[in-house]
Amino acid sequence: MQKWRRNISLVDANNFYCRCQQIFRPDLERDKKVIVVLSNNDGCVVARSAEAKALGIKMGEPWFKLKEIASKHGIVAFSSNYALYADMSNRLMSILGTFSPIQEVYSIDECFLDLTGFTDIRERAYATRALVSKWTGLVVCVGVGPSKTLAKLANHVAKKHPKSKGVFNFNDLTSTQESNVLGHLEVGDVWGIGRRQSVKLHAMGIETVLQLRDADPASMRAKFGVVMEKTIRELRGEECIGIEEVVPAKQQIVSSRSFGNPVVLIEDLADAITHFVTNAAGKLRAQNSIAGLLQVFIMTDRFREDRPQYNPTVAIPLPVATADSMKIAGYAIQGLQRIFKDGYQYKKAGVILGDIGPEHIIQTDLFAAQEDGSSASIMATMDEINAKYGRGTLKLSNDGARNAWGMRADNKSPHYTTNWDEIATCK
DNA sequence: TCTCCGATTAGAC
DNA sequence: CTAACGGTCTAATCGGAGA
Repeated sequence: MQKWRRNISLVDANNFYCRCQQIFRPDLERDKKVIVVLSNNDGCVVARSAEAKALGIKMGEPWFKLKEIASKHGIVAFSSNYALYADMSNRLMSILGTFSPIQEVYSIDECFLDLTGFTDIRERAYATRALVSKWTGLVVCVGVGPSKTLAKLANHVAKKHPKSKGVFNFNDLTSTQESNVLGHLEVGDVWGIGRRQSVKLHAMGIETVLQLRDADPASMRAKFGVVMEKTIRELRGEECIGIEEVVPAKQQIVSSRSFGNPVVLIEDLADAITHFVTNAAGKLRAQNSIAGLLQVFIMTDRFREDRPQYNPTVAIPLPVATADSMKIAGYAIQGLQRIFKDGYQYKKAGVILGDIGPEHIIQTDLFAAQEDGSSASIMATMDEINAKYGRGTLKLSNDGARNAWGMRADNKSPHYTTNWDEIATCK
């Protein structure tokens, strides 16, 4: 009897951020311009067009180091425009969701689709590509295999080899063909094998994915931990990592940012911290949770070794778990006052909400006086108004008022798809 | 010695 | 023009403190 093989597919958009920019600037595509998208503060390269990759521009390269090559090759650099990418992502995901009843959105530009039970895998994969391209202009590649790890790897093959025409399926191969393919892939190409593990694996003579697949899971587990064992089993076609259709509630929510310019005043830090709290608590409310722990941190510039460094953190247990921006902001400012020291140039700050649980279980403080000044309804109203009229329409008075710490974004594109006023700028 | 906890590490995008 | 190196998140693991 034939063993039941699952058909897990991983659909991933090519050069997603760059493509989002390119779609609204056909002139750039026509002129074959080299495009890169920069991280917050225009810090480093986080996405590259095919032309940029061909030029040898590396992922994560600091932008200032590329300025010379950039002007030589007429590179077009965009500041990141997350509103645009998130909107394009939503369109992409809803299209992809029509191809399978089981979808896990894994990141902004990729998702797993369980195609087990369908008999026309190839046709579905090509139809997916065609429809996405027609309706959004995005280009996706499809990888299929019996496990998520092999689906990811298949996607890697599909992207790398033009011969595959954007679709690669391990389940279409004989075992000899499969071994042949795996023998030509680097261990570092495997999902879950990063730089460190690659070095360790190479040291023991394991260089190809085939060698890793055929290594002994038990002894590999002893040397590398459980994750490695799962990876090896998945490479053998055993499903160890399940598809997660519902996004689990976050256990920790971080909001932090590097500043466009160094900040020295506590007032400006307080302003930034209030902004971060608003952001983090908003996410907390969006998943119907409350937090019991708040951490506040401020940092100097770690790349400036000539300047004094100071990176304090303070953890503040909240007496009553809450999702109330105003209450949390109050504690956060107290925390800031505790750790702040004059005479440093701060380059980054942030808040972390932890000890997160569902909002209906509220562990109240036995010894605190019963205060009923809950501003929960104010928060709900604020969230509603901000959802309707745009983020930041209503905010806490301190939040962003001084704007001494704002991010640099010199090359931001219009919000083509999310702001009526900016649609006309589409060429 | 065991367990719990926070801190650190490694990986992903 | 200066100067300039991201932000979030999870799971596993480590190491110290207390039971």
